Parts: sequence; structure tokens; C-alpha cells
Amino acid sequence: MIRILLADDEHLIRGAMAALLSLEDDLEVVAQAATGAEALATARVVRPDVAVIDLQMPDLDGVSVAQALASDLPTCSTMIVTSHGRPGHLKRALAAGVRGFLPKTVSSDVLATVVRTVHNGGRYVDPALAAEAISAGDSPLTPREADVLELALEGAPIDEIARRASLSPGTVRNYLSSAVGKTGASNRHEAARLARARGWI
Amino acid sequence: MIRILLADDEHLIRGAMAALLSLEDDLEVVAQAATGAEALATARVVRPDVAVIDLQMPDLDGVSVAQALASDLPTCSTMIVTSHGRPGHLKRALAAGVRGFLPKTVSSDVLATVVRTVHNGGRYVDPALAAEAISAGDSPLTPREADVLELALEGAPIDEIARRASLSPGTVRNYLSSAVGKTGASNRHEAARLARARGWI
DNA sequence: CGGGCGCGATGACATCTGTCATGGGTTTCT
DNA sequence: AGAAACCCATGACAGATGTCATCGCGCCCG
Repeated sequence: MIRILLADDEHLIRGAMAALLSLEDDLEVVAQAATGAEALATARVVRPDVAVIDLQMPDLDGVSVAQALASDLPTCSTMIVTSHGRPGHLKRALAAGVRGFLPKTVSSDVLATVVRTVHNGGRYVDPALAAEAISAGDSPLTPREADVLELALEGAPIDEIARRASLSPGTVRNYLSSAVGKTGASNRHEAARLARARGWI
Repeated sequence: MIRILLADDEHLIRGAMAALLSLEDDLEVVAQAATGAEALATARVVRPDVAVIDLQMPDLDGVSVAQALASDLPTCSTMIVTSHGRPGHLKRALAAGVRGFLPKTVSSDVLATVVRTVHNGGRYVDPALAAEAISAGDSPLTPREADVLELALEGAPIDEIARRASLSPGTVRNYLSSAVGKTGASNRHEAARLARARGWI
């Protein structure tokens, strides 16, 4: 019997997924959580075999949870399900030791199959997402450029970005200018949008 | 027996919701759809009592489906479930004749209860969403301002917005300036973000 | 060791944006 | 009829932004 921890902030979906997984004879949902922190705390107590975690949750990112889980419970395999599959998320997730990565558009039997796969030490990444991630390519942005661009996401003026990044406004403009060039955008706002769409930030 | 049509692009969730609803003795999921168009076509054939529709789907907006359904099948009550509840969506949905509006964070028994409620001619809106919608207030933007601001969402430069809106660049700047003032933002990009967050566009 | 790269900064310049005043046209309400 | 709101446009001005050249510093790699 594979013991599963389920984490998703949407009760409806979590409950529904639990119901579906419980239909399988060899699967058992032993715990559920609605937030990342809750998932982490619960996992430490129940020590599940597999953790099925939603990517976007109110507090902790699914990837962060996976990372913590990987060091805390090495015997527990983590897989991520998500509604909006961005290439960058996939890359980060894989780096965090995630064994499975699925969009929520998959059918329930695929989900069950993948649970078994990762429990057996295998890996599984949705083919469509994998293709997207490959085609998106590596980020050409330097770490600092990515930082600054991320701060630009909300549309703040340069002076505020500079304050938040503890940089001179001129430096911020240089980084942004470089990022605009690399993304092919016509201004930093579009650049920030594109970079996020490509999973670079 | 209440006959239900279920529309959601995420197979996993749709299947799971179907499983949950079928657990209820008086509810029966008679059809499922993965897109808005599919939902509409299916509904015309099976004529369900209640349509449970996801707000965001690949092709047709959930609200558009609801609107079409309201005129096509007056006997069918429509309710919307959504992951991201923006106040503006609620308002539009209500205007389209939607009888129930729920976030996906609700529990399954609430979902079943609401299905029965709307089938009996009642209405139900999630209290948290309702409160949010009320506090967000009416949009202070004029229709044209909203148009232009929407085109600004993607970060395009003013000249492109002007072309896409068939306006003079100067006029675009005037509208945007007005919108920036009304939203309390410091530039059009932030204004666009805020307006979307408040459901004004 | 030298070169390449990233980090942080400055200054100069052209352009883009935001703001304001102004005007004329339409529709709607009083 | 008059006021008020919206639509569309123009012109002017200041400040924000994008771009480029240039500098010094530290790091790593061949």
C-alpha cells in the first residue's frame, strides 16, 4: 500500500483527488494539507511514501515544499501537479528533486500510474510540458538581471526598484536595458511579462 | 434526480468533481466537457438541469457560456466555479444570469448543496467573494479608458496601443493618464495591473 | 598571467511617458 | 436650453526611461 500526502489549497480539488486516488486498491491518502507549511508539518509526522503537491499555494511554493521534503524525508518521493505549467517551474522543480511533474489536465489513471512510478524510484514529466521547457531554452539572464526584472513585474517605477534592490537607479536601468535586449521586448514591463512566461523569473 | 453538466478543462479536476457529485443520491453527472464550445454543444443535446462551469477555459469564457446557456436553455441553471475569484468576474457572471458562484476552495458538500439550491431557483454566491466584490466597488473607469488600459496590459508602447485602438497617441496618453489617476498607480503598467486585480478590466 | 564575465556605478543623450490646458463634437439628464 | 459626462484630438513641458560609452572591482578559467 502506497501512503500518500495530498497538498492543494483548493478543498474541492483536493477532496476530489483524494476520492479518485482512494479508488485504487494499492493507494491510500493518509494526509491532506491546504498550505505549504501545513504540508511540511504533516509530512514530518505521517511520513508518507509519496507527496502530491500543488505548485501554487497561499504561503509556500510547491517547489520550496519539495526542496524541504527532499532533505527532511529522503524516503518520500515528491510529485507536483499544477494548473499553469510554466517551463521555468519545471526546471526549478526538477532541481529541487521532484520526481513527477504533471498538469492538472491529465486523467486520473495517469495520476495513479505516475504515483506508482515515482514510488518505484522512477521519474515522470508530462511530455507536453517537457517539450515546452526544452523549446523555451535556458535563461540568458544573469542572476542579477533576473532579480531586477522580477521587481519590475508589478510595474513599479525605477526608483522604487532601485531602493528595493539596494542599487543605484542607473544600475537598475542598465540591467533592465540588457534584459529588454535579451527578451526582445520594447520596454521593461513587456520584458518582465515575457521572462515570466518563459519561466526565466 | 438532478441532471448535471460539468465543464472544466482540467481532466483531473473534472473527473474528480464528477466522482464527488455522483456520490450524492439525488445528483447525476450526465455530461462532461473540456472547452466552452463543447459545453455549449453538449448542453443543447442533453439539456441538463444544472450546468457547473469553470470560469477559465481554453476557448470560451465561462461567463460567455453562461450567457449563451441562459438564452438557449432557460430551464437550465448555471453555476460557476473558479480558482481565481476576481470581483469583476462575479459581477459579469451575475449579469449573465449565473445562479451560483463558487471558488474551488469550497468543500464538496457545499458544492452539492449549492447545486440543489440553484436547481430550486435559489442563488448562492460565496460570502468571501461577495465581500470582496462589494469592497472593490464599481469601476470608476469610462468604457474607453477600460479598453485602452486593457491594451496596455501586455506592456505595449503607447504607439502600438494607439494603433490597436485606432486612436491618436495623444488621446491614448490622456486616457491612460486619467486611468492612472483613478487607480492611484504611478504609471500605466501598474494601473493596468491594479485594474485587473480589482476586476475593472 | 591575461581575458572574459558578471557586478555596480556614472554621465550624456534621445526618446517615451505622464500631466495639464484647451477645444470641439456627441449624448444624456434635468 | 443648459449642464454634465464622455469621446477624440492637439500642443507644450517636465520628468522618467532606454541606450550607449566608460570606468573600477572581483572572480574564474585557460
